[in-house]
Amino acid sequence: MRPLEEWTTTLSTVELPETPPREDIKGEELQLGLHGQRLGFRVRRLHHLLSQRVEEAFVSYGLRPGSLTMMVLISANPGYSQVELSRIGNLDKSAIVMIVDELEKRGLAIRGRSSSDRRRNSLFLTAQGEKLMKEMHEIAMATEQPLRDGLSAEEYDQLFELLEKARTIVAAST
Amino acid sequence: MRPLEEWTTTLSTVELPETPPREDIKGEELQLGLHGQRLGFRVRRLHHLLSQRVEEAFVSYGLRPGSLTMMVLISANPGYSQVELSRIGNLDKSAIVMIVDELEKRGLAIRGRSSSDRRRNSLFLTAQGEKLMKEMHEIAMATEQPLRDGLSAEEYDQLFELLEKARTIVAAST
DNA sequence: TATTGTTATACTCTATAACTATA
DNA sequence: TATAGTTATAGAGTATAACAATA
Repeated sequence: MRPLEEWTTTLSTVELPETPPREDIKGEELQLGLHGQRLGFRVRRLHHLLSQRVEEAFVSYGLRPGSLTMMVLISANPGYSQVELSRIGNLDKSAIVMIVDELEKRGLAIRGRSSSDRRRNSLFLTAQGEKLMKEMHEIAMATEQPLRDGLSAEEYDQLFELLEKARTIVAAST
Repeated sequence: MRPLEEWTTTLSTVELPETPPREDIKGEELQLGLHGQRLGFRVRRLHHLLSQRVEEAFVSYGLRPGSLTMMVLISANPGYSQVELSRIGNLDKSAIVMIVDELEKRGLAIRGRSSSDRRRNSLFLTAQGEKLMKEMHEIAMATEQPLRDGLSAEEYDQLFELLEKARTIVAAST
């Protein structure tokens, strides 16, 4: 409802672009402009929304966001070292230290020291860790349920595969 | 090449899961485990990769990551207030202050004060801002070129539309 | 000399609350 | 009383470098 009006600025004279009356803008109300061409912008918005939902769902567990990520990777790759797991998880090896500290303190994971290479830790989940991982994974999957309901099975599978294909392509480009 | 071996832990006895020899694991080498079911995980990985590429491409400009985002939004919605623009940009109104400070300091944007409601700023890009925005947008688009080359036109359009559809669905779900 | 894990540091991003000036 | 912008602050996430133990 804001009418076209005058603006004062720090500069003495300014050319004032036309500002469309707010009621003319439908849908998203505000325009995306050049962002409309950016695939990365759309990925970013979806990621922001999804990670927000998961974070909310996990708040009662008091675990950092990366904790489930690490538990899943440890469970799927038992005995691997922290450095090896850091490669796949988009995480730095120093970040993993804190996460594993936390998991170990809660009895969810175990740091084993290799007898043949005593620099290396090797990570395992405890039975309790496996249980909590499955529980939190179900909760995370539940936050994605609207997508499985709202997209057709074909669309869902397509999105799933295209995301992976896109990642592979970008990763392969220098 | 790491053989199966013994581990010492802080616990006296530990059941040691089977660790597959490393050469048995192809492709990504490490297993995703339950993450393989998570659409959110794939979105996260793609987002991480793409934002990394854009950040690298922008490093010489010395502008924060949100600066191009704000310039595009200001350009597409001239005269709108900071609060209004914050709604669409996944940004807090306090975060916008710093970004606009920076843009104004560089002569890229102008804060106009509304004469009818003197609480409100209204934002415009300068000619220089418009020029830099277009330049940086081209660079950002160039980081996505591998996707336009590697995916078919159909796949690219599908991914584009499915990302938006997915966001709408998640946003609509409470 | 290189690697694993650790610690410390710093820098960004984000979220929050409090404050001001205006309405 | 509510809103727009600002400021300050604290928290999480990330990146870096340095270090000790080990290879």
